[in-house]
Order: sequence, then structure tokens, then C-alpha cells
Amino acid sequence: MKEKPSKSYLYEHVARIGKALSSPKRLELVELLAQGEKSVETLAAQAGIDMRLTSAHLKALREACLVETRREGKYVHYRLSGPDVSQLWVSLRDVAEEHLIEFRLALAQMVSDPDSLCSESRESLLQKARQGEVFVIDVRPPSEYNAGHLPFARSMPLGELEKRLADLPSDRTIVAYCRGPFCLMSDEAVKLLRARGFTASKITDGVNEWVASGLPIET
Amino acid sequence: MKEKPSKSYLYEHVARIGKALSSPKRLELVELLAQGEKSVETLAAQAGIDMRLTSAHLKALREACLVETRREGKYVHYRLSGPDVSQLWVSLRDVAEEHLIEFRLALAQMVSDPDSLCSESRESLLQKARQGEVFVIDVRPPSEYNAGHLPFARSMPLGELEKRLADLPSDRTIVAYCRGPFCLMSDEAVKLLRARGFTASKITDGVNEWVASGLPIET
DNA sequence: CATTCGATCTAACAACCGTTAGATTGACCG
DNA sequence: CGGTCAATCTAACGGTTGTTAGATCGAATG
Repeated sequence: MKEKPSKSYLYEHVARIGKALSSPKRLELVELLAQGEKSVETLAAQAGIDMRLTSAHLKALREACLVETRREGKYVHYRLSGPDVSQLWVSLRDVAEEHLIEFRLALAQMVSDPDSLCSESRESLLQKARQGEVFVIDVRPPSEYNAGHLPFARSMPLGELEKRLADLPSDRTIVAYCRGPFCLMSDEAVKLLRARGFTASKITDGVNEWVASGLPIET
Repeated sequence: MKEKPSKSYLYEHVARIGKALSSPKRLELVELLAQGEKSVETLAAQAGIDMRLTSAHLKALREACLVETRREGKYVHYRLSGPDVSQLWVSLRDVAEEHLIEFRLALAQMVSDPDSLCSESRESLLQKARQGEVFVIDVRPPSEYNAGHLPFARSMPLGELEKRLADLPSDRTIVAYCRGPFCLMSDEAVKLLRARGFTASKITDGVNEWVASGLPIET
């Protein structure tokens, strides 16, 4: 008799997750958190959002149990509640890419030079990286690299790239990656490297896309 | 220079998907549509929602490109835009189940008798069904069975179950399934069958959970 | 103990969303 | 050619949400 109320409660609970993922700003925060634990201040700075608003959005994510917090002195560090959350973020984005043509247009428009994309498959890239045929660099901030990175990848933060050109090989292809398809850091890196005569390309994968496709990472 | 605007557009597009999945009623419609193509009228009846409101929610889902329509005379048939959408629904629900304790409580409370749950793994159940050790019945409406069902499963709609008891074996375990963990039809079926002396249990999987775990279905 | 600074809380506003109910469209049928 | 019925559109309401800005909390620091 009384199936209706309890059943609709179930949908309401799931809708809480959907609601948490219905704001662009919150999605950006989720993507940043998918790179590793970060403080509110860091998140606000990296997303370019006022810290008070950032805190409000993080509260919404916390109430949906998508993120957890850890206090360390003055700082409160946020992290995703589990790997399934970053997996969900990748799935959500994949559905958008599959069905929203506007999304695909916007994404294509954002990448300055489509020619910079590496055409290798994930597996063959991994193979070449293992054998040293290509030189894979992680251009994200070091803290994100330390939280997990692609196998055989070296940390080479975008900001330090220009100073550390000597550490890069000029006889092999350099493959750069960053946070994922939305992130432009690897684009910048390829632009810079090519201008300096290196052979460079990028992959759109970040650590989470890599993990989502079932491949291993290093920490 | 102008990275901000185009980048936030990307998150806005993905947020459209999240927003479409942020309403309990819309999620219920998605789950129903995950069972197969249905008309607005059917959806409204099965979800217990006014048809005009149902139409409005379907419009929202259509604008997020999660569903597509096909006109057939007076009727407009809705269907999910692709298998990735039902996969996303399963992922969303799994995250809710993993992280929302209230959700797990509500789910546990809804199932009348936890003892009715079949303890087999998917693979071993499939094996036993193949060898005829168990008798798998699909208690959903026939149209949903025809749109796709578990291997070796017979269609046995809940409404006709009482009339067709003679078609069921009394020397083997009967395993019932329906639309998924939220659906109570298989519970009803097990209750009825046990009252009539049959050995019966249920699985919480529906076709989509089955597919999501990588197992095959028949049509 | 006062200061600093990260983080949260509060109030207030506009914009949006879900719901309801009446009106309208469009295809079929007698 | 009306009549029926599925489906959509429209207007209006009440509640919610995102954003902003000011105020507050709480842990370190001098």
C-alpha cells in the first residue's frame, strides 16, 4: 500500500547526487579534487572563484557525500569520497561528449592546434613509454603529480618548464598531459616545446581518464 | 587570454546533464525508459505522475539530449539516447549506495524480507540457469521483456503470475527479477510463489545492472 | 592577548525550477 | 466534419538556488 513514499525517497536520495553535479562551478571543483586533496584556498585560486562561494559549493558537495574533509591547522583539506566519484565525473563528461553536439564543438574550439594531439592508443603509448621511445611529462603542479601520475611520467610543472628545458631529450618525442580534456596546461606545454625545437605532442587524458579505462598509475 | 569563458562553457554543458538528473521524478522516468521505449502516457501511468508534468520532465531530459523521441500516430515514444545513459543511471545509483547511508537504510527498509534475496553471484546464477538448475522469470510487463531480458529467462508478468502457476516447476528454485533494486515487483512475485509452496528467491539486478556488469542479454 | 588569515556563517537579492491547472495542438475515428 | 484523446504549451504560484557582501569563528603566530 505504502510503496510510493519509500520508493520516491530512493529517487530523492539519488537526485541529491545529481543536484550536486548540476552546477558548473561544482563540477570544476570536482575535477580539481580528482587530481588530489586540496585546501579551500587552493581550490578557490585554481578555479578562479571567490573563496566564500567556493566554501558554499564545497558544503553542497559535502552534503551530497561526494567529498570529505580533513582539518590540518588553519587549513581544511577536501578530497573526493572515493574513486567511484571521479569515475562518475568521467562518465558524466563522456555522456556529454557523446550526446551534446554543442559540447563537442566547444571542446574542439578550445584546443588551439588539433595537430598537437598524440595519435597513439593508450596501450601503445604505455608500451613506448616503458621502452623509453617517448618521454612522458606531467605538467601539473607537483602536489598533483605526487598524488598519482601515469607510469613512466616525469613531473615537469608548466611554470618550470622553460627553466628545465635542459632536462628534456631532443632526440625523442615528448608527450605531455595534464588534468584532463578540459585542461589547457598540456596545450601550453606543447606550444612552448615546439617553439624551442622539440618534438612534442599531448594526450587529452588525465590521471582519472587513464584510471577509468582500466590502466594502472604510479604514486 | 580568453580561456575562462570557453572553459566554463564546457562545465556548463556537463552541468546540463547533471541538472537533468537532479530531479527524483526525472530519475524515475529514466529508470523506466531504461527498460525500453515507452509512450508519455505509459510513463505517466507507471510513474504515477500527471501526464502534463511527465511531458514537462521529458522535455527537460530531451533538452539535455538524454532521451530521443519517435512519433507513431497519436503517440510519442520516448527512449534513452544510448546505452551509456542507462549506464550513467546505474553509476549514479551506485555512488548513492556507496556514500549515502540514508539511501542504504531506505533501500533496506523497502525490501520486506531480506531472506528472499538470492545469494548467488551473477556468473554462477547464469551458469545454473544455463544448465536448468534454476528457473529464471522476468516479472516485468511483456513489452519490457521483449525489449531485452536476461539469458534463459522466461516472461512471467506479475499480473499473470497467479494464473500461470502451472507453467512453473515445483522441483527447482525459481529466481525472479524485475526492473532493478528500486522495483518491488520481484518481491511481490517471491511472496506469492512462496505462499503457494514454491521455492523462490529474487535478485535485485534488472537488465541494466546486468549489462553494466558486462554480462550479455537476449532480445 | 591581540593579530592574522583560512574557512564558515548569515542576510538579501535575483533568477530559476517544480508543480498545478487551463488552453491548445495534432492525429485518428466514427 | 466534429469528437476524442495523446501530447504539448502557457501562465501563475511558491519554494529553492547561486551569488554577493558583510560578519563571525577558530587555529596559528608574534
